[in-house]
Amino acid sequence: MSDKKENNLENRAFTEECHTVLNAVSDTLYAVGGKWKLMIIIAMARGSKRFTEIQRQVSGISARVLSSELKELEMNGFIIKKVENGYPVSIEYELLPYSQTLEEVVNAMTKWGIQHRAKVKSEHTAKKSKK
Amino acid sequence: MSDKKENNLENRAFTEECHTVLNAVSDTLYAVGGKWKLMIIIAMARGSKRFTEIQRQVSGISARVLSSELKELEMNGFIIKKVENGYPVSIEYELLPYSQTLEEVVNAMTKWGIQHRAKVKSEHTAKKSKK
DNA sequence: CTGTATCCTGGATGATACTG
DNA sequence: CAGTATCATCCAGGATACAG
Repeated sequence: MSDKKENNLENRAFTEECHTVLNAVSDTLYAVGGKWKLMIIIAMARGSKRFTEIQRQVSGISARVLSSELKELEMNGFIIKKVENGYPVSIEYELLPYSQTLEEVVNAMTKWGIQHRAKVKSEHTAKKSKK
Repeated sequence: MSDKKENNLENRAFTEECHTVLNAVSDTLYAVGGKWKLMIIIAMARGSKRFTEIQRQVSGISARVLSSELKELEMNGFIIKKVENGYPVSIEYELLPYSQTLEEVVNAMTKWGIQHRAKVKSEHTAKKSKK
């Protein structure tokens, strides 16, 4: 009986912890998931500041999508748009400190992506040599 | 002149490193991005094995989507489907060791998601108290 | 250069019903 | 319980043209 009680408590704690994790990951996916947001931040962390520059780094993104992603990133406090009046007007985007909080996430994903690609490639090679 | 040369070399190295990171993150997003895959893996890591059990943990997922996601996860070597003949037939899904490689990614995302939610909430509160 | 406006399509997802 | 079938819907994102 006390065993059962303990199990219930354990299960409940487990389920709660599970929901915490699930919600947190869900939030992260919502904030920086999708094809582009992280990519843009990475490109900017590497020095890209101008619209066209970012578009060139993040291959495949269209102007329309880049524009709307930049707006969202600005709204969420990741970046800021700076307009310098001059001839011609110069527009630059800059990372705000908050985007640095993503460093761990980006590092983990980079690491995983590299090993995953290696794994897929080795499987592919193994397949070919079997044929 | 040699300054310029060095800069070019540096820039090239920088651009290459940038592409490496971009590609790696892109691969990761492709493999486990999307709304569901990570969530399913998390639920399973917390003990869910049966179809319905997983569906209950991962709130909001439909049977059709869960079914197709499980198939993809199996194809990509994250999980395995085990069928035990009996009365009635029992079907369980199990995580394979490969899904453990995602631990760091999940941890980083969990941590970030939690602090992000806290940040958003505090901003929201600040807004309200200003009104 | 830095975008915006429009139009359009495929694919992802929801709802619901059904099967073994 | 563990899915599949079918239909309807929605929206991210591509293509292209245009604007300040």
